[in-house]
Amino acid sequence: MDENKFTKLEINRLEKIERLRARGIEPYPQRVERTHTSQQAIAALEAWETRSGADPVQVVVVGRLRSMRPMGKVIFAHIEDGYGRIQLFVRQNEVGDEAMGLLKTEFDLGDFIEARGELMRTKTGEPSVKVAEFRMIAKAVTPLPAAKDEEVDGEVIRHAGLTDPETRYRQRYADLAVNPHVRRIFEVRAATNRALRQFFDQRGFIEVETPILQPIYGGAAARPFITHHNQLKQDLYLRISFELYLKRLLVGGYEGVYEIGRDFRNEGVDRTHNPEFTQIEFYWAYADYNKVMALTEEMVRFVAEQVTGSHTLTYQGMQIDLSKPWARVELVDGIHELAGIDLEQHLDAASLAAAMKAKGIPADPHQPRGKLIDSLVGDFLEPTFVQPTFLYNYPRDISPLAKNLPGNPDVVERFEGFIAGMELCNAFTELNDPLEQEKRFREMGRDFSAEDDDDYHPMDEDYLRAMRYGMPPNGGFGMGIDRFVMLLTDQSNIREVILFPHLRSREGEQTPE
RNA sequence: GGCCCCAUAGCUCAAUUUGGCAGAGCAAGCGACUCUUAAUCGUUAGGUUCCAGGUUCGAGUCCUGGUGGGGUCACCA
Repeated sequence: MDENKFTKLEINRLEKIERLRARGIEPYPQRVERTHTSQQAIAALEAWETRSGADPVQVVVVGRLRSMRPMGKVIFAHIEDGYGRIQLFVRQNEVGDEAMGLLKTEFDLGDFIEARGELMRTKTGEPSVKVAEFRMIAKAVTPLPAAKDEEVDGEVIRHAGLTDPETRYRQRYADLAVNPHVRRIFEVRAATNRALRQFFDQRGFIEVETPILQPIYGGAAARPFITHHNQLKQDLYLRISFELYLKRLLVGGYEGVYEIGRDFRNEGVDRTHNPEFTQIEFYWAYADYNKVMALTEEMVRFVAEQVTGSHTLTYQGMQIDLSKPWARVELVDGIHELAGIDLEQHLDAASLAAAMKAKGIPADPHQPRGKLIDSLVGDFLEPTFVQPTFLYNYPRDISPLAKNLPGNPDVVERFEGFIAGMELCNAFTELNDPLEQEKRFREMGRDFSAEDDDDYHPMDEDYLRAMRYGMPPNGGFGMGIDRFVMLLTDQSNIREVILFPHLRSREGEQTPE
């Protein structure tokens, strides 16, 4: 064994493993026989206490050693399992001199242990297992980074735990092992997915799975990751959205489809963007964006109530009320009011850029009008939408998959939902006219002529073919689940809600990504 | 990618105005203690100060480059 890669603390523990084996004790046994979780044991003790005269309850509990307080011939220890923690009360005259010696010399914080004994309360009233027998079930070689725990009013306070963000993300297993609040975030995340599925299943939507490896990517304006299939000798793209595949399914006859899954975008990484992120998209036949808005209000409130038990939440000090109908702001009005620019007076990019510059707002005149409007939304409107708000009726040129507002060729029936100044979702009345769709694609430069361009998007001929078979009118919706979970857990960094966020690889070190 | 900040023991952090013996708490080793709660007490050990150069009699500290992280801007239908 190459001991150079181990720290002195680890070598010390490796020696304990050798000493245990020398005594015929296997520190990594095959099987354990737990009778009670920590939670069940405490419940069993409480039940026993209501029955006078009954024999004490015998239990076998297992878990990770989280604290040890040796007091000579007695040791108090806490073990932690997936359901909580329970105290072990070990007395030398119960377990014997030899076992007591082993516990003191060969067991460390972080080891997994199995303990058999009867349930009791110590003098201070703490539920405990009076240990008759115990054994190592998995030795920890590397010490856990946390120092010590203090329990105050049932809350476990961790002193000087693991806080360095880089180590926490790279070694999430250690982060989870020592930081219960981190475990809690991912429980909330799981509950969010569960609630979303429940919400849509109850309404007759069918959950589907569509390709992640796609020969043609689309449905969003983002740069893709490229990969390659060796045998087919074919480049493939990791999807940037589910949209075009999900809408094909409406052509196939489903009235409501949804997918929860991963999207991949080859773009900048910051506190609200991870290269892979989780989305929910749904498409709803015979609905329009008004119906989607109503369903969104219902959905967000339902999920929040399921997950947090409340229809209000606090995000970075902001009180958010999800119980009322969301504010509705038409984009033109919002820009007029908050940026002081009347979009109807500036129907081309050059005019709008000039108006922005006149107001001292930096504007690149080469950008399309829609992008200029988008930047106005981001700078002037988005931060003000603290309470849930729908911003609706977007410029057509940045929304090639959305249907026009009747009578207005420049505006589409699209909305974005905002909470706490953060964009949460994006939805529209979906364009279902195949000839109009093809025209829009061509307007976006989606043909094979511009392959060198950053904005190059391949034309998806099969999607157009699907639409030509007849696509019912429908409303569609997409929401980043990571950002939604950030809201529900009051986290300001997306990495806090992704178990293994992407980090740059370190020199000479392989990360499991 | 630009700019700003950070990197010291297993963990959390110190180390005086450009510089003068690299320290503490917890964790670890040894010892005491049969109802503890961050148990307590005594004691011992623990360092490539992220990496590579440079300035200086002398660098954790100052300079240059790099690596990684955090923030911010750009990007982001």
